[in-house]
Amino acid sequence: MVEGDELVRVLTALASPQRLRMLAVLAGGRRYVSDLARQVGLSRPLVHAHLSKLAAAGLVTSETELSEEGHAMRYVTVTPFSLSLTPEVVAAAVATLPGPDPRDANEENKR
Amino acid sequence: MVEGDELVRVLTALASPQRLRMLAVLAGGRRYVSDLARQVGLSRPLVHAHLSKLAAAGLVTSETELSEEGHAMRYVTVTPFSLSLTPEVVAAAVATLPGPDPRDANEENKR
DNA sequence: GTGGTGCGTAATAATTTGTTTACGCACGAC
DNA sequence: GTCGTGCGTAAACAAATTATTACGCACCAC
Repeated sequence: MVEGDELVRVLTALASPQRLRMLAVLAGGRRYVSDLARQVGLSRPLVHAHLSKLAAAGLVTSETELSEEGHAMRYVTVTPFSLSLTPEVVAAAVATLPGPDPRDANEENKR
Repeated sequence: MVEGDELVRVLTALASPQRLRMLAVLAGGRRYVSDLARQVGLSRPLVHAHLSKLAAAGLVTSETELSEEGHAMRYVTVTPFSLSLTPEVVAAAVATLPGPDPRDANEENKR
């Protein structure tokens, strides 16, 4: 079972066409940041910001390597994930969310 | 297979703790709008706005009924959904997204 | 009439997210 | 030295989302 805050993080990370595009590119194999930026047509700082969200959600990882030319290249890799969502899963995850508890309503409104 | 824009709509709708809470409440059975608002502790217009997003994503439906007291009651029901997400599913959905196509990078960057 | 319940919508404000520009570092090739 | 490649970050700005307040409609009970 997934924790509520983790679920929110993952869903939020995925709820962006730009980030989905980035994941799609990376699903075909790891890329270094500048290449990824060129691929998806975004500026480097923007890719940086998006990657930060994907990483925080655990959807990508990155490692820095030295290229033959002496460049510090930051390679980004998709972390394999499998997320199954149903209303029941949502309800269970929400139960672990910090914050306001649902208020008990009387049962007579339930039909 | 899910269409890209539909996926974005669903993920965006779910990427909100408030809306997840609403879904969790509704997963336990349908509620009318004011009751739902009280349950999640939000103002009615706000619930309205959130419901609009959930409905646009096909995650809830609503119907208006007349109560015994003559009130027009708007009942909201969760639409059963099952969403399975993996990097491959994302990539396939992204391929159907309108907008900038991924640019072909030469293969030499791929290691 | 007042007060309670329900409903939808508009306008406005506040907050969050997204994006660009700019700065500066590194290395190697010329 | 300049120019090309790579990198991270900050600041400023724009856009989008979220939330509140207000308005007005309906019905019923008293």
